[in-house]
Amino acid sequence: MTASVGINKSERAYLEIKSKITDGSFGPGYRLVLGQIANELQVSVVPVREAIRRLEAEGLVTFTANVGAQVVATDAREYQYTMETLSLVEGMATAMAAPNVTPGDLVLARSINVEMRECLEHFDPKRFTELNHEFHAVIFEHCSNLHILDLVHRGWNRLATIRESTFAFVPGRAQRSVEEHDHILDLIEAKAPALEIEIAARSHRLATLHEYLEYQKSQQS
Amino acid sequence: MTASVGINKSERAYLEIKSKITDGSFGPGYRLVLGQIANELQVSVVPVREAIRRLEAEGLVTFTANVGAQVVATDAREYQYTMETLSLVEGMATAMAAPNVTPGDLVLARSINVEMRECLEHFDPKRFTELNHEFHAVIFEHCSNLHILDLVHRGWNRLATIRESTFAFVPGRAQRSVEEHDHILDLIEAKAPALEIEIAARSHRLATLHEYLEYQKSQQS
DNA sequence: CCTAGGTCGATCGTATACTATTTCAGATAT
DNA sequence: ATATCTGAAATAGTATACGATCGACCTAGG
Repeated sequence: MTASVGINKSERAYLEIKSKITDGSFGPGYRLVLGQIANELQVSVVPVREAIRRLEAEGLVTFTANVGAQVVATDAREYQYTMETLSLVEGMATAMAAPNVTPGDLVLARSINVEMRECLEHFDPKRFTELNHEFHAVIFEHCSNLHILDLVHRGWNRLATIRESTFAFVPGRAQRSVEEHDHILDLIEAKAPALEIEIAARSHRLATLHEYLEYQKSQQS
Repeated sequence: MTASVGINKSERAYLEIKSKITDGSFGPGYRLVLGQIANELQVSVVPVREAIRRLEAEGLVTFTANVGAQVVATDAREYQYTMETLSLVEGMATAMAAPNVTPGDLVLARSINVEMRECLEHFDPKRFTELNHEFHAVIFEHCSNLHILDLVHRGWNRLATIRESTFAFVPGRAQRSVEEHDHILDLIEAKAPALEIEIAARSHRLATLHEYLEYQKSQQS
């Protein structure tokens, strides 16, 4: 009853492994061996196994029967799938949330966006990414459909595991991003039609993807 | 190497429990007790536990720490969430699939739709539901984004567990449904813009939901 | 009569031990 | 030289056993 702030060992294992994936300790393709991880975490294999199956369900690792799990390979195609999916669900979540967004939320969102602009000047990409998540969360957390909201969370979750490793910045994208944020807030404030808000939020995310793909292509040639 | 066509016990338990949920043996709210199910399936609790956690990840059961799992309560709200989510992902999947749909697929889809019309005359709702799934699958299976396709499968999956139990037919809906099917096929054949196809497919599903909600309201008063 | 606290049974959570499967190295045959 | 077989090591899969936790009931005190 002292140190064990956590809940149960399965949960702890889950969080532990997940953070090792997101921070890059377990890179793409890394093989997750039950016994090995169990030793590191000082628990038996049973909770570890459960944690890994959970990560599988979330798409962070792939699992093969009688062989084991490995961290999902985050190639460009995976990145594209994830961004497209997130654009879809986040767009809808934003649109569904719009009627429930309070004036206070809008003020908060705008202030976050101001801080993001400051990050651009100081060139603080890590903080920028955090704020970006906060910004969108302020809005989409009001989404009334809990299933869709869950999918949004999973999308961000997955993105966090990918971004750190491979997918860096596209020059100028951040600047345009904050401008699009303001536009989305304007639409919400003006109580624009749901579909218009949805398309705006969707395009906002897809723009990041497309600019990334363009940039990659230009670098290759 | 004889009878055990299945893979491993965990997988068998998963399929077994899932089918019992979908066919109604384990109705909404039914409490899934590890030991009890383990006995029925003649396995130990470990694979059963894993199977249940998997079902939890798919949203078919809810799980509470140290208490256990129970079949998710499929109230009207859940139904609405599921249908809205499916309308979203299926709409996009249909639009993304459209360019990859071959003339042969269109012929097949139209023939399925013809058979659905026949079901209307003979009043064969079970077969109608099957064909409905087939119809949509012929199209959305060509969706190039595997994440979105996976979400579509999960949505249908979930719907299967709900529909059987509570949510019956709305008079006249089936008739309109097959007409909308033809419209969607027309759009695909005419190579309509992706957004147009998406909205059509989305509306098609949402119409089922809205007519259901209307019908419920009218029955109450 | 109502509430606080304690006991007990049911069930979950996890460790340990054993079994099944896969994989790879090395040997043998073609 | 290549292919196939054989066996051992590594690791996943499962069973059993025990400890931990929760919820219901029951008792004591107000």
